[in-house]
Amino acid sequence: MPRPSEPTRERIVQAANSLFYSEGIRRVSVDEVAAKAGLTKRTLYYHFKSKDDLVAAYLAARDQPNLALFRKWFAEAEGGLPAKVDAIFKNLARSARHPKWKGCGFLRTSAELANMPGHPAIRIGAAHKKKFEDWLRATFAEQGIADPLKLARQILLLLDGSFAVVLLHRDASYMETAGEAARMLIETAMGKLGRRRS
Amino acid sequence: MPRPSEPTRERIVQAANSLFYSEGIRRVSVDEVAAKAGLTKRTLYYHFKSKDDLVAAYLAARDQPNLALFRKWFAEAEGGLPAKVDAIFKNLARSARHPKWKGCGFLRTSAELANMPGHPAIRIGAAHKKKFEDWLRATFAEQGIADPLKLARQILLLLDGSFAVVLLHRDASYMETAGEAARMLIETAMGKLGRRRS
DNA sequence: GTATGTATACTCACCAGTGAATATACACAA
DNA sequence: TTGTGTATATTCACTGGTGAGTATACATAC
Repeated sequence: MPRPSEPTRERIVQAANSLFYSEGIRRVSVDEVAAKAGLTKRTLYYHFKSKDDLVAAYLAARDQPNLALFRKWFAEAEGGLPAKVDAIFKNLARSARHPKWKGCGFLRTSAELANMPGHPAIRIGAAHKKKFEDWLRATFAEQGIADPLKLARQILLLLDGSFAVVLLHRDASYMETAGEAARMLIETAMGKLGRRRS
Repeated sequence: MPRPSEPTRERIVQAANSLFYSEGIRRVSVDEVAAKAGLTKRTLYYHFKSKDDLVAAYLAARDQPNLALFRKWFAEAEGGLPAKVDAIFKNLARSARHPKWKGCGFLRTSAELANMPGHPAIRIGAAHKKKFEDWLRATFAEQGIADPLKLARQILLLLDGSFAVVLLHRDASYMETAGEAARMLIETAMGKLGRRRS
Protein backbone atom coordinates (compact mmCIF):
# COMPACT_ATOMS: atom_id res chain seq x y z
CA MET A 1 0.00 0.00 0.00
CA PRO A 2 1.68 3.23 -1.07
CA ARG A 3 0.49 6.70 -0.20
CA PRO A 4 0.72 6.80 3.57
CA SER A 5 3.92 8.91 3.36
CA GLU A 6 4.03 11.02 6.50
CA PRO A 7 2.29 8.47 8.73
CA THR A 8 4.85 5.90 7.58
CA ARG A 9 7.76 8.12 8.47
CA GLU A 10 6.17 8.79 11.81
CA ARG A 11 5.74 5.10 12.43
CA ILE A 12 9.40 4.47 11.69
CA VAL A 13 10.50 7.20 14.06
CA GLN A 14 8.33 5.76 16.80
CA ALA A 15 9.77 2.29 16.28
CA ALA A 16 13.27 3.77 16.33
CA ASN A 17 12.46 5.69 19.48
CA SER A 18 11.26 2.61 21.28
CA LEU A 19 14.23 0.45 20.26
CA PHE A 20 17.06 2.96 20.35
CA TYR A 21 16.00 4.27 23.72
CA SER A 22 15.63 0.91 25.37
CA GLU A 23 18.65 -0.86 23.87
CA GLY A 24 21.02 1.80 22.59
CA ILE A 25 21.70 2.96 19.06
CA ARG A 26 24.64 0.67 18.38
CA ARG A 27 22.93 -2.48 19.54
CA VAL A 28 19.80 -1.99 17.45
CA SER A 29 19.99 -2.76 13.74
CA VAL A 30 18.13 -0.98 11.00
CA ASP A 31 16.40 -4.27 10.22
CA GLU A 32 15.01 -4.42 13.73
CA VAL A 33 13.62 -0.92 13.48
CA ALA A 34 12.05 -1.71 10.12
CA ALA A 35 10.53 -4.92 11.46
CA LYS A 36 9.10 -3.10 14.48
CA ALA A 37 7.59 -0.51 12.14
CA GLY A 38 6.06 -3.32 10.07
CA LEU A 39 8.00 -2.80 6.85
CA THR A 40 11.24 -3.77 5.18
CA LYS A 41 14.61 -2.17 5.50
CA ARG A 42 14.53 -0.99 1.90
CA THR A 43 11.41 1.04 2.60
CA LEU A 44 13.03 2.55 5.63
CA TYR A 45 15.96 3.60 3.48
CA TYR A 46 13.52 5.29 1.18
CA HIS A 47 12.49 7.57 4.04
CA PHE A 48 15.89 8.00 5.70
CA LYS A 49 19.17 8.27 3.94
CA SER A 50 21.25 6.48 6.59
CA LYS A 51 21.17 5.06 10.06
CA ASP A 52 22.70 8.28 11.37
CA ASP A 53 19.82 10.13 9.83
CA LEU A 54 17.40 7.84 11.61
CA VAL A 55 19.20 8.33 14.91
CA ALA A 56 18.98 12.08 14.47
CA ALA A 57 15.24 11.81 13.81
CA TYR A 58 14.84 9.64 16.91
CA LEU A 59 16.41 12.29 19.11
CA ALA A 60 14.71 15.21 17.41
CA ALA A 61 11.39 13.55 18.18
CA ARG A 62 12.21 13.41 21.89
CA ASP A 63 13.13 17.06 22.18
CA GLN A 64 9.80 18.84 22.46
CA PRO A 65 7.85 16.27 24.48
CA ASN A 66 10.61 16.05 27.06
CA LEU A 67 10.77 19.79 27.56
CA ALA A 68 7.01 20.07 27.63
CA LEU A 69 6.84 17.52 30.40
CA PHE A 70 9.32 19.43 32.54
CA ARG A 71 7.41 22.65 32.01
CA LYS A 72 4.15 20.95 32.88
CA TRP A 73 5.51 19.50 36.11
CA PHE A 74 6.89 22.89 37.00
CA ALA A 75 3.69 24.73 36.20
CA GLU A 76 1.42 22.34 38.05
CA ALA A 77 3.43 22.24 41.26
CA GLU A 78 2.26 24.15 44.30
CA GLY A 79 4.54 26.53 46.16
CA GLY A 80 7.43 28.82 45.38
CA LEU A 81 10.30 28.51 42.97
CA PRO A 82 12.27 25.95 45.01
CA ALA A 83 9.23 23.71 45.38
CA LYS A 84 8.37 23.99 41.69
CA VAL A 85 11.86 22.93 40.61
CA ASP A 86 11.88 20.21 43.20
CA ALA A 87 8.65 18.91 41.68
CA ILE A 88 10.52 18.18 38.46
CA PHE A 89 12.89 15.88 40.32
CA LYS A 90 10.06 14.23 42.22
CA ASN A 91 8.17 13.48 39.03
CA LEU A 92 11.32 12.25 37.39
CA ALA A 93 11.90 9.89 40.30
CA ARG A 94 8.47 8.44 39.69
CA SER A 95 9.27 7.88 36.02
CA ALA A 96 12.62 6.37 36.87
CA ARG A 97 11.03 3.64 38.93
CA HIS A 98 9.36 2.16 35.87
CA PRO A 99 11.39 -0.81 34.65
CA LYS A 100 11.44 0.51 31.08
CA TRP A 101 13.13 3.72 32.15
CA LYS A 102 16.69 3.84 30.86
CA GLY A 103 17.98 7.28 31.71
CA CYS A 104 18.24 10.22 29.34
CA GLY A 105 18.28 9.29 25.67
CA PHE A 106 20.36 12.31 24.77
CA LEU A 107 23.05 11.62 27.32
CA ARG A 108 23.20 7.94 26.52
CA THR A 109 23.57 8.67 22.82
CA SER A 110 26.30 11.17 23.54
CA ALA A 111 28.07 8.52 25.62
CA GLU A 112 27.84 6.04 22.76
CA LEU A 113 29.15 8.58 20.27
CA ALA A 114 31.80 10.14 22.49
CA ASN A 115 34.42 9.58 19.82
CA MET A 116 32.48 11.64 17.26
CA PRO A 117 32.11 15.08 18.79
CA GLY A 118 30.54 16.67 15.72
CA HIS A 119 27.93 13.98 15.12
CA PRO A 120 24.45 15.39 14.37
CA ALA A 121 22.93 13.36 17.20
CA ILE A 122 25.23 15.03 19.69
CA ARG A 123 24.37 18.45 18.39
CA ILE A 124 20.69 17.67 18.84
CA GLY A 125 21.31 16.55 22.40
CA ALA A 126 23.37 19.61 23.20
CA ALA A 127 20.67 21.87 21.78
CA HIS A 128 18.06 20.08 23.88
CA LYS A 129 19.99 20.64 27.09
CA LYS A 130 20.63 24.21 26.12
CA LYS A 131 16.91 24.81 25.67
CA PHE A 132 16.23 23.46 29.12
CA GLU A 133 18.98 25.59 30.59
CA ASP A 134 17.63 28.66 28.78
CA TRP A 135 14.15 28.10 30.07
CA LEU A 136 15.43 27.76 33.64
CA ARG A 137 17.62 30.83 33.28
CA ALA A 138 14.72 32.92 32.00
CA THR A 139 12.52 31.67 34.82
CA PHE A 140 15.12 32.54 37.44
CA ALA A 141 15.76 35.91 35.83
CA GLU A 142 12.06 36.76 36.09
CA GLN A 143 12.28 36.11 39.80
CA GLY A 144 15.10 38.59 40.12
CA ILE A 145 17.80 36.08 40.96
CA ALA A 146 21.24 37.63 40.77
CA ASP A 147 23.08 35.13 38.57
CA PRO A 148 20.30 33.19 36.84
CA LEU A 149 22.59 31.48 34.34
CA LYS A 150 24.83 30.04 37.00
CA LEU A 151 21.89 28.75 38.97
CA ALA A 152 20.30 27.25 35.86
CA ARG A 153 23.53 25.41 35.08
CA GLN A 154 23.78 24.09 38.58
CA ILE A 155 20.28 22.68 38.37
CA LEU A 156 21.08 21.17 34.99
CA LEU A 157 24.14 19.48 36.48
CA LEU A 158 22.05 17.98 39.25
CA LEU A 159 19.46 16.82 36.78
CA ASP A 160 21.91 15.14 34.42
CA GLY A 161 23.88 13.77 37.34
CA SER A 162 20.78 12.10 38.64
CA PHE A 163 20.07 10.60 35.21
CA ALA A 164 23.53 9.07 35.19
CA VAL A 165 23.64 7.92 38.79
CA VAL A 166 20.14 6.47 38.85
CA LEU A 167 20.83 4.58 35.65
CA LEU A 168 23.99 3.11 37.14
CA HIS A 169 22.63 2.24 40.57
CA ARG A 170 19.02 1.64 39.63
CA ASP A 171 18.09 3.64 42.72
CA ALA A 172 15.63 6.43 42.03
CA SER A 173 16.05 7.94 45.47
CA TYR A 174 19.07 9.81 44.12
CA MET A 175 16.58 11.91 42.15
CA GLU A 176 15.08 13.10 45.39
CA THR A 177 18.51 13.88 46.76
CA ALA A 178 19.17 15.93 43.65
CA GLY A 179 15.88 17.73 44.17
CA GLU A 180 16.80 18.65 47.72
CA ALA A 181 20.15 19.97 46.56
CA ALA A 182 18.43 22.01 43.86
CA ARG A 183 16.03 23.43 46.44
CA MET A 184 18.86 24.42 48.67
CA LEU A 185 20.81 26.13 45.90
CA ILE A 186 17.76 28.06 44.80
CA GLU A 187 16.90 29.11 48.34
CA THR A 188 20.46 30.28 48.85
CA ALA A 189 20.34 32.26 45.61
CA MET A 190 17.07 33.81 46.73
CA GLY A 191 18.72 34.90 49.94
CA LYS A 192 16.31 32.98 52.14
CA LEU A 193 18.88 31.09 54.11
CA GLY A 194 19.86 33.61 56.74
CA ARG A 195 16.99 32.50 58.95
CA ARG A 196 18.04 28.84 59.13
CA ARG A 197 20.45 28.61 62.04
CA SER A 198 19.59 30.46 65.23
CA MET B 1 57.95 -16.67 23.37
CA PRO B 2 55.96 -17.98 26.28
CA ARG B 3 56.50 -17.04 29.86
CA PRO B 4 55.56 -13.36 30.01
CA SER B 5 52.14 -14.32 31.46
CA GLU B 6 51.14 -11.44 33.69
CA PRO B 7 52.85 -8.74 31.63
CA THR B 8 50.93 -9.97 28.59
CA ARG B 9 47.63 -9.81 30.38
CA GLU B 10 48.52 -6.37 31.59
CA ARG B 11 49.37 -5.25 28.10
CA ILE B 12 46.01 -6.46 26.83
CA VAL B 13 44.15 -4.61 29.55
CA GLN B 14 46.03 -1.43 28.74
CA ALA B 15 45.20 -1.75 25.06
CA ALA B 16 41.57 -2.39 25.96
CA ASN B 17 41.56 0.60 28.27
CA SER B 18 42.87 2.91 25.61
CA LEU B 19 40.48 1.72 22.92
CA PHE B 20 37.33 1.09 24.94
CA TYR B 21 37.63 4.40 26.73
CA SER B 22 38.20 6.47 23.64
CA GLU B 23 35.76 4.77 21.27
CA GLY B 24 33.27 2.86 23.38
CA ILE B 25 33.02 -0.84 24.09
CA ARG B 26 30.59 -1.67 21.31
CA ARG B 27 32.51 0.08 18.58
CA VAL B 28 35.84 -1.57 19.35
CA SER B 29 36.34 -5.15 18.20
CA VAL B 30 38.33 -7.77 20.01
CA ASP B 31 40.64 -7.91 16.98
CA GLU B 32 41.45 -4.24 17.38
CA VAL B 33 42.36 -4.69 21.02
CA ALA B 34 44.55 -7.67 20.17
CA ALA B 35 46.28 -5.77 17.38
CA LYS B 36 46.94 -2.81 19.67
CA ALA B 37 48.42 -5.19 22.23
CA GLY B 38 50.60 -6.69 19.52
CA LEU B 39 49.16 -10.19 19.45
CA THR B 40 46.43 -12.21 17.80
CA LYS B 41 42.85 -12.51 18.86
CA ARG B 42 43.29 -16.15 19.70
CA THR B 43 45.95 -15.27 22.23
CA LEU B 44 43.67 -12.69 23.78
CA TYR B 45 41.02 -15.37 24.16
CA TYR B 46 43.56 -17.47 25.98
CA HIS B 47 43.77 -14.79 28.66
CA PHE B 48 40.13 -13.70 28.72
CA LYS B 49 37.17 -15.95 28.30
CA SER B 50 34.96 -13.44 26.44
CA LYS B 51 34.69 -9.84 25.37
CA ASP B 52 32.52 -9.15 28.42
CA ASP B 53 35.32 -10.49 30.56
CA LEU B 54 37.72 -8.11 28.87
CA VAL B 55 35.36 -5.19 29.38
CA ALA B 56 35.11 -6.04 33.06
CA ALA B 57 38.92 -6.12 33.31
CA TYR B 58 39.11 -2.76 31.55
CA LEU B 59 36.84 -1.14 34.11
CA ALA B 60 38.35 -2.92 37.09
CA ALA B 61 41.71 -1.48 36.06
CA ARG B 62 40.35 2.07 36.16
CA ASP B 63 38.85 1.78 39.63
CA GLN B 64 41.81 2.33 41.95
CA PRO B 65 43.76 4.90 39.92
CA ASN B 66 40.67 7.06 39.52
CA LEU B 67 39.89 7.08 43.21
CA ALA B 68 43.52 7.64 44.09
CA LEU B 69 43.61 10.71 41.90
CA PHE B 70 40.56 12.22 43.59
CA ARG B 71 42.06 11.59 47.02
CA LYS B 72 45.34 13.11 45.94
CA TRP B 73 43.70 16.27 44.63
CA PHE B 74 41.71 16.54 47.82
CA ALA B 75 44.71 16.00 50.06
CA GLU B 76 46.97 18.43 48.26
CA ALA B 77 44.48 21.30 48.15
CA GLU B 78 44.87 24.25 50.50
CA GLY B 79 42.02 25.47 52.64
CA GLY B 80 39.00 24.00 54.35
CA LEU B 81 36.62 21.25 53.37
CA PRO B 82 34.72 23.27 50.71
CA ALA B 83 37.95 24.33 49.04
CA LYS B 84 39.35 20.80 49.10
CA VAL B 85 36.27 19.36 47.41
CA ASP B 86 36.23 22.24 44.97
CA ALA B 87 39.81 21.35 44.07
CA ILE B 88 38.61 18.00 42.74
CA PHE B 89 36.33 19.76 40.28
CA LYS B 90 39.03 22.23 39.29
CA ASN B 91 41.51 19.47 38.55
CA LEU B 92 38.87 17.54 36.68
CA ALA B 93 38.17 20.59 34.55
CA ARG B 94 41.83 20.68 33.62
CA SER B 95 41.72 17.00 32.59
CA ALA B 96 38.54 17.53 30.65
CA ARG B 97 40.14 20.12 28.41
CA HIS B 98 42.49 17.54 26.94
CA PRO B 99 41.14 16.40 23.57
CA LYS B 100 41.46 12.72 24.50
CA TRP B 101 39.17 13.15 27.49
CA LYS B 102 35.87 11.36 26.91
CA GLY B 103 33.99 11.61 30.17
CA CYS B 104 33.69 8.89 32.78
CA GLY B 105 34.39 5.37 31.50
CA PHE B 106 32.05 3.83 34.06
CA LEU B 107 29.11 6.05 33.21
CA ARG B 108 29.64 5.67 29.48
CA THR B 109 29.76 1.91 29.78
CA SER B 110 26.61 1.91 31.87
CA ALA B 111 24.94 4.02 29.19
CA GLU B 112 25.98 1.55 26.51
CA LEU B 113 24.73 -1.39 28.55
CA ALA B 114 21.56 0.22 29.88
CA ASN B 115 19.52 -2.72 28.66
CA MET B 116 21.54 -5.21 30.75
CA PRO B 117 21.15 -4.07 34.34
CA GLY B 118 22.96 -7.05 35.86
CA HIS B 119 25.99 -6.94 33.56
CA PRO B 120 29.31 -7.34 35.42
CA ALA B 121 30.63 -4.10 33.95
CA ILE B 122 27.74 -2.18 35.46
CA ARG B 123 28.30 -3.75 38.84
CA ILE B 124 31.94 -2.68 38.71
CA GLY B 125 30.91 0.86 37.85
CA ALA B 126 28.32 0.98 40.61
CA ALA B 127 30.88 -0.29 43.12
CA HIS B 128 33.33 2.36 41.99
CA LYS B 129 30.87 5.18 42.53
CA LYS B 130 29.87 3.69 45.86
CA LYS B 131 33.49 3.72 46.99
CA PHE B 132 33.79 7.38 46.09
CA GLU B 133 30.57 8.16 47.91
CA ASP B 134 31.73 6.22 50.96
CA TRP B 135 35.00 8.07 51.09
CA LEU B 136 33.22 11.41 50.89
CA ARG B 137 30.71 10.38 53.51
CA ALA B 138 33.44 9.29 55.91
CA THR B 139 35.32 12.53 55.31
CA PHE B 140 32.23 14.62 56.01
CA ALA B 141 31.39 12.55 59.07
CA GLU B 142 34.84 13.24 60.51
CA GLN B 143 34.12 16.94 60.20
CA GLY B 144 30.95 16.53 62.22
CA ILE B 145 28.55 17.27 59.41
CA ALA B 146 24.98 16.40 60.35
CA ASP B 147 23.90 14.27 57.39
CA PRO B 148 27.17 13.22 55.76
CA LEU B 149 25.60 10.64 53.46
CA LYS B 150 23.17 13.10 51.96
CA LEU B 151 25.91 15.61 51.35
CA ALA B 152 28.17 12.96 49.82
CA ARG B 153 25.41 11.95 47.43
CA GLN B 154 24.79 15.53 46.43
CA ILE B 155 28.46 15.97 45.59
CA LEU B 156 28.43 12.72 43.64
CA LEU B 157 25.45 13.94 41.65
CA LEU B 158 27.26 17.15 40.76
CA LEU B 159 30.36 15.22 39.79
CA ASP B 160 28.58 12.77 37.55
CA GLY B 161 26.40 15.51 36.16
CA SER B 162 29.47 17.44 35.13
CA PHE B 163 30.91 14.35 33.44
CA ALA B 164 27.75 14.00 31.38
CA VAL B 165 27.23 17.68 30.60
CA VAL B 166 30.85 18.40 29.73
CA LEU B 167 30.95 15.38 27.45
CA LEU B 168 27.84 16.57 25.66
CA HIS B 169 28.75 20.24 25.33
CA ARG B 170 32.51 19.90 25.27
CA ASP B 171 32.64 22.83 27.65
CA ALA B 172 34.75 22.17 30.72
CA SER B 173 33.57 25.31 32.47
CA TYR B 174 30.58 23.32 33.69
CA MET B 175 33.02 21.49 35.96
CA GLU B 176 33.79 24.75 37.68
CA THR B 177 30.10 25.53 38.02
CA ALA B 178 29.65 22.13 39.64
CA GLY B 179 32.54 22.89 41.98
CA GLU B 180 30.91 26.14 43.06
CA ALA B 181 27.65 24.36 43.72
CA ALA B 182 29.47 21.72 45.74
CA ARG B 183 31.19 24.42 47.75
CA MET B 184 27.92 26.08 48.51
CA LEU B 185 26.21 22.90 49.60
CA ILE B 186 29.11 22.02 51.89
CA GLU B 187 29.21 25.48 53.39
CA THR B 188 25.50 25.35 54.03
CA ALA B 189 25.84 21.95 55.67
CA MET B 190 28.64 23.33 57.83
CA GLY B 191 26.34 26.09 58.96
CA LYS B 192 28.57 28.85 57.69
CA LEU B 193 26.00 30.61 55.64
CA GLY B 194 24.17 32.60 58.27
CA ARG B 195 26.69 35.40 58.01
CA ARG B 196 26.20 35.99 54.29
CA ARG B 197 23.32 38.41 53.99
CA SER B 198 23.15 41.16 56.60
C1' DG C 1 2.78 7.30 -17.80
C1' DT C 2 5.33 9.36 -14.34
C1' DA C 3 5.80 10.25 -9.08
C1' DT C 4 5.86 7.77 -5.14
C1' DG C 5 6.32 3.93 -2.30
C1' DT C 6 7.21 -0.91 -1.22
C1' DA C 7 9.32 -5.57 -1.44
C1' DT C 8 12.73 -9.35 -2.73
C1' DA C 9 17.12 -10.50 -2.83
C1' DC C 10 21.37 -9.38 -2.84
C1' DT C 11 26.73 -7.45 -1.71
C1' DC C 12 30.41 -6.72 1.05
C1' DA C 13 32.37 -6.02 5.34
C1' DC C 14 32.88 -7.03 9.99
C1' DC C 15 32.87 -9.55 14.23
C1' DA C 16 32.73 -12.86 18.42
C1' DG C 17 34.36 -16.99 19.23
C1' DT C 18 36.85 -21.75 18.03
C1' DG C 19 39.73 -25.92 16.12
C1' DA C 20 43.96 -27.64 15.53
C1' DA C 21 48.58 -27.15 15.56
C1' DT C 22 52.90 -25.23 17.36
C1' DA C 23 56.54 -23.15 20.17
C1' DT C 24 58.73 -22.28 24.64
C1' DA C 25 60.20 -22.96 29.34
C1' DC C 26 60.86 -25.69 33.07
C1' DA C 27 60.78 -30.18 35.89
C1' DC C 28 62.67 -34.23 36.50
C1' DA C 29 65.02 -38.45 34.90
C1' DA C 30 68.86 -40.91 32.85
C1' DT D 1 74.41 -32.85 30.84
C1' DT D 2 71.32 -34.45 27.95
C1' DG D 3 66.72 -36.15 26.95
C1' DT D 4 61.62 -36.11 27.60
C1' DG D 5 57.06 -34.78 29.36
C1' DT D 6 53.79 -31.22 30.56
C1' DA D 7 51.68 -26.82 31.42
C1' DT D 8 51.93 -22.37 29.44
C1' DA D 9 51.56 -19.36 25.65
C1' DT D 10 50.93 -18.30 20.98
C1' DT D 11 49.58 -18.53 15.92
C1' DC D 12 46.81 -19.38 11.46
C1' DA D 13 42.80 -20.20 9.47
C1' DC D 14 38.24 -20.76 9.97
C1' DT D 15 32.81 -20.59 11.08
C1' DG D 16 28.43 -18.85 11.75
C1' DG D 17 26.16 -14.93 12.07
C1' DT D 18 24.97 -10.06 11.59
C1' DG D 19 24.82 -5.46 9.77
C1' DA D 20 24.63 -1.28 6.70
C1' DG D 21 23.45 -0.21 2.47
C1' DT D 22 21.89 -1.20 -2.67
C1' DA D 23 20.15 -3.07 -7.50
C1' DT D 24 16.25 -4.13 -9.45
C1' DA D 25 11.64 -4.78 -10.09
C1' DC D 26 6.78 -4.13 -8.96
C1' DA D 27 2.62 -1.70 -7.52
C1' DT D 28 -0.38 2.20 -6.78
C1' DA D 29 -2.07 6.81 -7.36
C1' DC D 30 -2.81 11.01 -9.89
